[in-house]
Amino acid sequence: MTPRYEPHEIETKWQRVWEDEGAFRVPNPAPGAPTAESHWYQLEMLPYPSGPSLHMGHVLNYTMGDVQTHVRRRSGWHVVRPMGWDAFGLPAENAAIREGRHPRETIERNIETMRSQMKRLGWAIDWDREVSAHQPTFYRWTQWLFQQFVAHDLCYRREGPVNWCPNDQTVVANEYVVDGRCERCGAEVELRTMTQWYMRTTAYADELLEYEGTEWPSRTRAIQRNWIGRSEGAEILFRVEETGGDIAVFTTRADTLFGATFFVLAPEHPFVAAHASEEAKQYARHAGTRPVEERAAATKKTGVFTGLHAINPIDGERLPIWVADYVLMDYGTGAIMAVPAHDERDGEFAETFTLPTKVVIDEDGKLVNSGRFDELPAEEGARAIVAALEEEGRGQATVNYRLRDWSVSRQRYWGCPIPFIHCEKCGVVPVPEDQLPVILPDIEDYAPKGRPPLAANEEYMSVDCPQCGGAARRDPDTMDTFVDSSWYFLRYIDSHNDEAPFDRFVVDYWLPVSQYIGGIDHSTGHLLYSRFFVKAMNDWGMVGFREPFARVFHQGWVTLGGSKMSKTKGNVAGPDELADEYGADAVRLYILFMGPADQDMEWTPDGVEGIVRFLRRLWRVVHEVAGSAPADGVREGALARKANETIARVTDDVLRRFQFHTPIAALMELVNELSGAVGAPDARFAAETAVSLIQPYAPHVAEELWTVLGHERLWEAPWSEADESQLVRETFELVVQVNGRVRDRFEVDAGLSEEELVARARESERVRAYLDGGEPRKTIVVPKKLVNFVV
RNA sequence: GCCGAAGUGGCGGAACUGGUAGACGCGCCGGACUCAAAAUCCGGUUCCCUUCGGGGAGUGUGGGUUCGAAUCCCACCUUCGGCACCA
Repeated sequence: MTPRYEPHEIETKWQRVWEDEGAFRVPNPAPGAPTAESHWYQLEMLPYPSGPSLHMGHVLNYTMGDVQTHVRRRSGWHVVRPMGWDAFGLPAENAAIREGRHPRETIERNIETMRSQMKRLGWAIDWDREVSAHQPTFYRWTQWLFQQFVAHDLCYRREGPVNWCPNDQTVVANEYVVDGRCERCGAEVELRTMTQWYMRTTAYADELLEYEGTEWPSRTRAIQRNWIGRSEGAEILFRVEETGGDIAVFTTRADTLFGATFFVLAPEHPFVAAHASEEAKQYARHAGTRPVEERAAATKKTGVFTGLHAINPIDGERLPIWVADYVLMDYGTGAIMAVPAHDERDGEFAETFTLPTKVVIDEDGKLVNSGRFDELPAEEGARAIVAALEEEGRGQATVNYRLRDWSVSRQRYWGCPIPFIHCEKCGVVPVPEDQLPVILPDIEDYAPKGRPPLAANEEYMSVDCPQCGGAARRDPDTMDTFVDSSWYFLRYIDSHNDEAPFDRFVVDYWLPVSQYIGGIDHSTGHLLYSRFFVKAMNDWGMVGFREPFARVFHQGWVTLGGSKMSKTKGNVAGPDELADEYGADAVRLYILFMGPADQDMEWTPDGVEGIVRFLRRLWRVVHEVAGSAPADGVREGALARKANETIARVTDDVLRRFQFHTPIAALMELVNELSGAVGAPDARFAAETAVSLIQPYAPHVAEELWTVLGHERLWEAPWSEADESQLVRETFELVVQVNGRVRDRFEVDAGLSEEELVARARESERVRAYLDGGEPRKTIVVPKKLVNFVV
């Protein structure tokens, strides 16, 4: 008599066993010990505990990682699979403010909940390695690293224009401003000038375009490439006739230098305030304060003549210098040579202000009206012109980037304190290492108010200068939470180390991360920052690799009502209800069965019935097999072949193709076939195979059924291997085509030669009707598949 | 404008290197079991025509390559994503 399938009972039971056994605890190799060759670091982006619980997007993400983890472990890989919490940051802080509680309380409660949800879903996580960004044991090293970046001149303070979010009351990084709006809250950002800490990401601009030894999706690389915006060109010096000084321009079109008919400065260009006419200065002051968005949206070009002239270094032409807001100060040099004939914007400007136009490239792409450079193809011409300028010290080939340094100061409370002290005498001084971490104080009033909340806390702010001992002030800002997430994956590897952020030996053993799973929305932020961190650390000798993530996979969004689940929109569906009703195994299978994991999917629990039916059928069939099928383990026959085929498909899909929904379909086929032949001699083998292969997806029911079949400890049983000899078929279905159209199909012996296949094909009544008694012009034979007659 | 991804039944999707289009599941239809229902099981389900043997069309559109194209090539359409007065 088959007992009922009671998911909750068996799930609780096996979760306890795994916990007691420490089944998913994975120790590091001892220093100096010989290390396993095939190791695997499975990582999914760590969750923000800003919401009260996990949503189906998390479930998709972590279940994928879990399947990968189980299959690799059982295939003999040494697999580490940690978990932690991105606990600092705005969303967490804002959630706490909404609830009227201290962020720490809210966060720690949310972590509690999420951790228990994760355990309930049975994910094979090594909880011994758990870290959270808000724990002093973690942020001590975030601060230490921050100081290292400063020491290596990769982090610095300067005054500059920043994106200020008036709603969140803090600076926002360029990477997280979308269409002029704060990515977090949607408020329009303002430009402000402030003194801030910056990470010098631009120092690695070129190398960030390479992906040495990695397999990244082409779209992610494209997004980063666009963001970095590398463009090759030349810097050319123009002398100003009236002042005798030089102004540099950046151009990617040096070939059009002879076509320059005027010259334009950005309103913020220092030369304008220094030398331009009053009218031009007035325009510049006004134009410079217009919001960037408005400047970009303007339909008509505006500008004012400065009264000055620039001399074209190639031909001595005298060009009027204008100031106009279509030239941007923060790209290139903030000055351009205007070539109205070959640049759309310059053309528009010339038309608006009736300035001359000079064509210097003909229809064949060759230079004209360019003196001794005439006839040269454009590219060659550009090189020749730059070379000529270089000889005279008036120009040189350069590369320009759109990428800006990453601003990391935040005027908010809930983040990692910046470990620097401002002393009037000594300047900016690092907090001595033995005084780290600088503890984030518990304060009453942490609400955002335009100045950092910590600034009002005298006890925190007032400090002795570590150098001169005089009265000094702490830095009141906290770090962007993306500083935390730029290195958390290194800390997982050595999370209890209290002498260093991590030990190089173990980090070099596990990293780069073998497979990183997360949303594509972090392409220009987190993923770029992490690469920057690792490259820097490699340069300092802290790690032995230059890329953090060997392979990246982006899961699709799980949407509800057409948009990505989010707390602010209120369209969140979590796993709890479904797990209550059907169990964790059903939830895990269902989210992966919904479709290709890298495509967006609209959440609906409607199809879960199919998965539940499948699990019940598996349950029943395995019990029937255990009771009736011969126990001698025959591995030949139709069922055995199907089982072997399924092993091959599931393994290939998970390990090579990183595809998770098709293995479930393959397993359904196997179970469907098995359910019609539970008494067959090879039924036991097929049942064992099905249970073994379903284990990464549905570990609880698999473990239970494994004991029903008389075995133990499936989680550590070797992964099934397909018996190649059983994959060979004795017969196959021969497809016969005439002119590429299927006319007949029938079973034939797999051993038949090509000639025999053709002969059999020609015997077919249906085929003969189409051959019309004549000889085919041509006959194509595809072994093991088909015969095609061309008539 | 530049860069990237994608278009297949009522729905989610499968078909990996060109070789039987629609696996698997949902939904729907019919049947068995049942007093009834649930659960379970069996069968059907791309569209059109059919004398029920089968025939024709069909993977966004139009061309092309090929014995053979969802798959390769060209052009276009649509949707989504990134960059963008970036010189």
